Amino acid sequence: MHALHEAPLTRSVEDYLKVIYHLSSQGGFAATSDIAAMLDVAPPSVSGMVKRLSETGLIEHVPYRGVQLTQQGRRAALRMIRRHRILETYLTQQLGYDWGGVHVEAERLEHAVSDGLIERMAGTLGDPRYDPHGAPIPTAAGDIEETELVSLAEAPVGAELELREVGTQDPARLSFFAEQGLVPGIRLRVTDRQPFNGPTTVRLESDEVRVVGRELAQALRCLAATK
Amino acid sequence: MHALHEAPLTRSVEDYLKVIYHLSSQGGFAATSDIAAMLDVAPPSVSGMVKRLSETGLIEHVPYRGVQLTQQGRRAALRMIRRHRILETYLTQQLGYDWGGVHVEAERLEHAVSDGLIERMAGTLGDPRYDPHGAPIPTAAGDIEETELVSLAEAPVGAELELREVGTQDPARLSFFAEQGLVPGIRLRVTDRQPFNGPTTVRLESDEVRVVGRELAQALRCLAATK
DNA sequence: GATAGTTCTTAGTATAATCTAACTCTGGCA
DNA sequence: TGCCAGAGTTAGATTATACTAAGAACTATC
Repeated sequence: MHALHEAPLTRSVEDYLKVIYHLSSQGGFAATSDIAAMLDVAPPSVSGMVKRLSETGLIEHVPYRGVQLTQQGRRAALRMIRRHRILETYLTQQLGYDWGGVHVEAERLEHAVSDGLIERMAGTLGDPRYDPHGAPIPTAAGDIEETELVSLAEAPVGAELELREVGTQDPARLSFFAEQGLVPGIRLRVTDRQPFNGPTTVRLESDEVRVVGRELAQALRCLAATK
Repeated sequence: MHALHEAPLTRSVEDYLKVIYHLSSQGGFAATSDIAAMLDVAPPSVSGMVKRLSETGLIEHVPYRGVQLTQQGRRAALRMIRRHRILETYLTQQLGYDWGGVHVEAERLEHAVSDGLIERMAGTLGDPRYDPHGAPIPTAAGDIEETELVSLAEAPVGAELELREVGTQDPARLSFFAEQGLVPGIRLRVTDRQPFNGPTTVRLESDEVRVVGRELAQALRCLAATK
């Protein structure tokens, strides 16, 4: 099934696969310009890399349409995402990193650590299933939990929700969420939403009330609360 | 004193500086072919890199003689050595790495970790002064302890010694030393040495006797034992 | 102190990744 | 339904690092 000698991927290739995974995870194609924006490179650099990646069989490229991961590319991308999320969890729990700073450090390390070290870290942590932001950690075998989540910006007024995942990496937003007590695991009820893309109001279990603007509410991904 | 924008060094440059430090630490010049051998690259690659490094002011190059670090190069090299040794210590103490496997992992990580993470690790460990092999860890400020050590192969018969540092990175040798109880900190007495580069015999505090061949004895660096 | 051998350097090539400039699709709108 | 703006691609240059092949400079020996 596996190629006997899977050539080790370069850092750049690993980064491309990761962003292609994120951009195409909702089923579609990842566009050249979106990949370029996410990696902060010029579009022609993406075209060049895309050519090589499709020659190596990691992605499929439909010219002028976009790219998708092959099975092999998806496996490699999920391996990187596992590394990243294990690292974030380890740095947070064992080395006192906060919610905000951890992403950048994990980004630096994810290309360098060995699989062995990742599994040691995972073991130390008791094989965590979610990272500090609530995102699911793929297994070493390459499986990832896929749960249908609703963003707080879309949830109907009256809904009882569990906040599952905070979908941003921006340290400023993250520390704002932390201050507000909006962290994965909490329960909340949508009590109001202003029209015209206005803010959503929620009541926490503690009966505290939070008013969340649309942009931030979109980053808060929730599940219908279990009774 | 410092350049305002010290350009970040590439991985390769960091590796070159590290081996040049090791090769020239006994005061002399590092030879092109020795650098090439340590980095497992061809000699012309070294000549090329040496040219660039001396243009950037990290080393001084005397053609056909060799290279030495400048103050700036030495600072950068010691920073890498600190990272490496902190990583080895952390991986050993916190993640269950053994004496043998730790070097390779530290080598991968030393280029990727941030200074902040290194200092967090150092803090967690209580600012260790020696790595698991007994080598001194440079301070964050760039100072390194320099102790005159004698290799076991040179120590006179009758000497009372403290084993301070095990100077090899080869996992097989390291695990052999570990089996023999020849680890930093132990005391021993040289009881015999065979002529013609023959083995050295030592008696440990436990009264156990070890016979160490010349090659291995050279890697065991000792201090005259304090009473 | 000439020469043989080793060591070092120069020259020229290759690969991965990037860029800018210029050209070519594609799809929406007048 | 044809055109044009924006998105995508190709072309060509640049940088870092490596390689092989070939020439230059020390050094050790006779």
